[in-house]
Amino acid sequence: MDDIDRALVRRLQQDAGQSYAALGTAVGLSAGATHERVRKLRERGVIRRTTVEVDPAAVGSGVLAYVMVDSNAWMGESKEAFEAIAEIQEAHIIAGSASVLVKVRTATTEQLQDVLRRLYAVDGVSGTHATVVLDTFFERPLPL
Amino acid sequence: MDDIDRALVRRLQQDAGQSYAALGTAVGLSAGATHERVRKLRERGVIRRTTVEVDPAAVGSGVLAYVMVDSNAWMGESKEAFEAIAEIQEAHIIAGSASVLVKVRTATTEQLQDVLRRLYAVDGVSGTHATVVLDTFFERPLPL
DNA sequence: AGATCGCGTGGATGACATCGACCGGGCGCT
DNA sequence: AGCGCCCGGTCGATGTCATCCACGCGATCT
Repeated sequence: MDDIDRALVRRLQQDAGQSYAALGTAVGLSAGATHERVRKLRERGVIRRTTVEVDPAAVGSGVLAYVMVDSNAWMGESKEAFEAIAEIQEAHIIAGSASVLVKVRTATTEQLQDVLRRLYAVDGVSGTHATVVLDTFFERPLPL
Repeated sequence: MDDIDRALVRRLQQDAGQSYAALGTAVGLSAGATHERVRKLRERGVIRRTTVEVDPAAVGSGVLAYVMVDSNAWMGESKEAFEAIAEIQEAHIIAGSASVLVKVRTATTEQLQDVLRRLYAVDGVSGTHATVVLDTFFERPLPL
């Protein structure tokens, strides 16, 4: 993981569709060597996958909210229960009073309410506190 | 934006590297037609860009925290101030008592503390409340 | 009915990923 | 120090793929 690897990852984050030749020129390597480096980055798990970034509003998920989930039991084994709710984009165990923090995207606030209802139905959940996002300044890739 | 478009986006989210031929076979189209559909999805902004998903821990951002930022002024014009802090991955205006919610990734908790210090230095910021993530259940693409 | 347009197919072509042969410099071993 | 090994690079060949074009079909509007 040297400077060249970091430069490659940074450029791939911006555009994963460019040719290995272009990528190689940018970092001062041949296409073959570039290909080999990127292959190893994938192999090591530094690059998890190549994907497309989608506009949430364009696919019917214009409402974004973060929900603090309070519980009266250990939630460490409840991964599947949260995964089963399709509208949940992220779920994290957190330090502090609530025990789980989830990121939810829905089309409408009515659907958000329905997600909260389903969250209450999860074993051990004793309460929720939803924070609705009014405007997103930015969402950007990891710094390197 | 019909069922085929949704299927294309879903498959591209999982693997943006596959060939248009494979993609086309999966949805029942020729490579040419598939290419044209994806081109239009990009043009319309449904697909914002193609990128790689990176393991945060592998690039020195093993600590994740969400920070509620309280303020005593209107924060709607402070986008640049938050953008200037590289460790901030997302920044949102929120409804509720705090006025901005940011997602922060750092290598260590010391660096997290430094980010909080820099947040205090932003005009109008009157307080912060950081929630440290202990374990991430999952982070996944948008549902379709 | 006829013209038009959006959306598809199939084939040609040039670019690109991918692989293999080869090379050189750093490093440990004797 | 000299030797050999291995990692990581260049270069060139080859098959696959993206990309473009000519054309066909059906729905819509006049």
